[in-house]
Amino acid sequence: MPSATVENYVKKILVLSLDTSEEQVGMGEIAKGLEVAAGTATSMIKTLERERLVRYKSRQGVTLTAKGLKLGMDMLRRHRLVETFLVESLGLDWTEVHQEAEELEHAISEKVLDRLDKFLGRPEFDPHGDPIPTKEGKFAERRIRNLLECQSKKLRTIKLLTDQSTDFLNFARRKGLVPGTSVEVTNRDLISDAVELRVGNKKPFTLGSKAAKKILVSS
Amino acid sequence: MPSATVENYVKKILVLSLDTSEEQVGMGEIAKGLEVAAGTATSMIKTLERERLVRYKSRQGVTLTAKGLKLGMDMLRRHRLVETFLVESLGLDWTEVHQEAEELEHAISEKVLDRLDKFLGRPEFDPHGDPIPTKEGKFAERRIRNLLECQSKKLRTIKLLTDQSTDFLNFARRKGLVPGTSVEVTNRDLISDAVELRVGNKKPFTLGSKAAKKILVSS
DNA sequence: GGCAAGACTTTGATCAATCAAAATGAAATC
DNA sequence: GATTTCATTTTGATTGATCAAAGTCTTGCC
Ligand SMILES: [Mn+2]
Ligand SMILES: [Mn+2]
Ligand SMILES: [Mn+2]
Ligand SMILES: [Mn+2]
Repeated sequence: MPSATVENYVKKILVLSLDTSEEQVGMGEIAKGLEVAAGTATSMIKTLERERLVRYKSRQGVTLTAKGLKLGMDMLRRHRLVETFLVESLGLDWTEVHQEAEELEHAISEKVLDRLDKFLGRPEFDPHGDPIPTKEGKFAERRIRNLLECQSKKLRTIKLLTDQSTDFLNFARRKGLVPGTSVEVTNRDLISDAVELRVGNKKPFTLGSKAAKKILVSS
Repeated sequence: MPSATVENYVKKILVLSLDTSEEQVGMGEIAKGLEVAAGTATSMIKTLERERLVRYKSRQGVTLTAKGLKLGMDMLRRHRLVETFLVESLGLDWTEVHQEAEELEHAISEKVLDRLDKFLGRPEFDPHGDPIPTKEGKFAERRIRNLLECQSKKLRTIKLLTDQSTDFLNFARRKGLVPGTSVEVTNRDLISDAVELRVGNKKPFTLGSKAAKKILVSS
């Protein structure tokens, strides 16, 4: 029964708090993330508070309640399962499914979602490498680090790209940096602000620290 | 860019005009069909007129323009393809997919719809036996008649149930009267207002004319 | 022809979501 | 401590969709 708008706000608050690993999410981030005017976010947050989905301290920020967290996780599950379906079953490109899922996530019933989950073989990760919460609202946390933090020269598997803009995803694909691929950090030079890495058997290339930080791998 | 509401109105006008085979659709039917107050329908129809989706003669009725017909056919395509997917791929029951499709039809992009169509093997009929319009907005018309009109004692195939309420669909299933099944009219007695029919090899049973009229078969 | 009934339209209001612009508060700078 | 700046909140307005209730046609009936 929450509106699509309410669902979008709660999901955004959840991903912002996961991304920044901070409890409180600022009004500015929310407004920016959802591309609405600042005042719109403030007024909507008050609505969420009335629904007991968030706690709100004026001029400080917003945190999800247990109820809000549950809804947020459910939305993440919807969104990521839908993305997985679009890529795995319908063959859409992983760079373009986000927008589609942004709409479909609100239109899909619990029942259809469960069937879809089963149909897809209960996947644990979406096409971008993000974990898909279970029906109970939990996801298995992984020991994961970004390419800049990798010390030893072992093979690692790309798990997640934190910048999911179409431009970055296309760049990543050109370089072969897609989730599931093995990479090795062949050189790491903090002074030059870059890492050198090899994807598969291809010749190594260098990535700036900004980009390297966006690519998460499992050890 | 039409809102879900606009899409629902246009679709309803189209199915009403197909069902009653009349050009003009009355305001009352629309309001009733969409479960809104009469005044709501009137005001919404004026919006559709402004968008050039319908022609509207006050106190007479509404007809779709070419633009409206195109949108209506597109919605029918969306709705019926989604229903087909839910039954064929996810294994939902054909008695329960209508509500699901009612939401999903508004959330699915042209691109995803095309992929879905391909994925399903370009089906021509939905689980209820209704024809699925092509991308070009046409459907193959069939020579089809209801069970009450059947004269000769030949085998016929059930194509469509015009009453798609859950109750009627459940009744139909109990009797084996599902699209694709063969039936034979074993006796027809207009005075007793009933037809006797046999489904497969089971013992014949009698159906009142009201119910018989709701079951369409191909000759 | 006149009138009652039913269908339809108009009116006035509400609710959710939004914006622009004005007001306010808190933090950082002087 | 006073001031400036920037984030946030408040205010006032708009838009789409809806309802209830009041007003107006049209039609068929006497
Ligand atoms: Mn969304
Ligand atoms: Mn994703
Ligand atoms: Mn619908
Ligand atoms: Mn159907």
